[in-house]
Amino acid sequence: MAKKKQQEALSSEEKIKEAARKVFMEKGYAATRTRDIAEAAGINLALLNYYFRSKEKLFELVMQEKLSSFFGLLLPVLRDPQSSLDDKIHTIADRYISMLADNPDLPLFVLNAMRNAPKKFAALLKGVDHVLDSAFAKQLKERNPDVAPEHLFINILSLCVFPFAMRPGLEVISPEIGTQFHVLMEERKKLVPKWMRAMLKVK
Amino acid sequence: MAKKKQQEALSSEEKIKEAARKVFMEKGYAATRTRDIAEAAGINLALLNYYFRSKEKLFELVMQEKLSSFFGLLLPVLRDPQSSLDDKIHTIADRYISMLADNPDLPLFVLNAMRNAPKKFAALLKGVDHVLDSAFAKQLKERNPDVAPEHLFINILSLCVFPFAMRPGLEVISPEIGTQFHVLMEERKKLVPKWMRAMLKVK
DNA sequence: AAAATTTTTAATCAAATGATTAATTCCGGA
DNA sequence: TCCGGAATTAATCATTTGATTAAAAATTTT
Repeated sequence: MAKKKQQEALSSEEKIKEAARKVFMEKGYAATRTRDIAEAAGINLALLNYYFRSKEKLFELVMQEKLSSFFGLLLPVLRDPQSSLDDKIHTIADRYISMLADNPDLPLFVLNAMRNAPKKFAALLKGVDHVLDSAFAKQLKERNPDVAPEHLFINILSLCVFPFAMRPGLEVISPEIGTQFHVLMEERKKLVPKWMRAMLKVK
Repeated sequence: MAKKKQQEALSSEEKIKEAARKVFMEKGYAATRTRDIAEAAGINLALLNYYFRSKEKLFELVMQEKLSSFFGLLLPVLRDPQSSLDDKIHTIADRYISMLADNPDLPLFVLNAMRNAPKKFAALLKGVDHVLDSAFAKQLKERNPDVAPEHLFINILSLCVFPFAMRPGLEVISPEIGTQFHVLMEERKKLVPKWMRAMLKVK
């Protein structure tokens, strides 16, 4: 009962992808050796090239996936003309913080990907209408015409994403933050919307 | 008139360091080849090892420099018991945004360094008293006992630093932000302190 | 100027690494 | 059962890359 192939949990192809996700996310493209991935997947090195042609092709696959989960969460919310501004802010904060709590390496991975391959990144986001034309930007502008909506868009991302990117640094600067990190991030689900509302009042 | 050695601008050792700063900052440790550095410095590859022993040693030198400029700007301000909370916030925002405008690759470099070598990073910051014991933390707590000072410390860094880290992404998501980036960052020198004051009122 | 020391270079090495090849194993359909 | 294609592997290649060596050039010291 199930699929036609009742494999031991995962197909080789999927094991490789899974290992690639893990290793690429942890070490980045350049520091990752294809042998690392093969070992983590428990398969022969040649299989990697058999299924994915090259290290670069495999990386692009992973990158596309990760960029999708990062921006896929954001764009639909920004666009939605139905929901209120406060709803959007709340939704973004809540979902991002949850997602990043489960994927702590995602922010740095995405930031590096965007920096190292802006062309590919741009191609991947082809067809996405500019953020400043979004319902979100319009609602921001309406609520506070004195501050460019760009700023508040940057701010909500900063407040949600950056803490995860700098977590390793925070843990050194303040071990207390390290131990409470998860609790702090949970608190931020409610705090970020409050802070955003407060910032929206600033002229 | 000047030094005893009137070299053609820079000594070989300094040319290598300068090139290493540039290449390491642009591509990161793993993606950088020592030959890239030698070429950028206009010197023979063997000279790099002659002066600095190894790629890793040279990288650590650069990393130390960059971490110092990143945190050297922050820690003294946090500690100062004289200045007011508002002064501290204003100073941090102003200085960070100026510095990062001149060193756009610094944030991602520092974030990666902290993630990839937390031990070395910790060793480098040895002797630095924890942020939560700083005058800054105490003043935050005093001004708003309802929100953990950790949050507001995270927030000011997020609002100042993250925009530079995600600039390449912002430029794709919104070309307008790309063209105005510098102007926007200048505006933030005044906006971040206003936003922080507004956030400090949030219970 | 000669000797000694430091700086610089071309050539080379050994290890690492992405990729390929050719052989072997596995598996479903005739 | 045997065939044929797909999956998997061990062995190998070619290139890249960090590092070293030995010699040459430049500089300093005596």
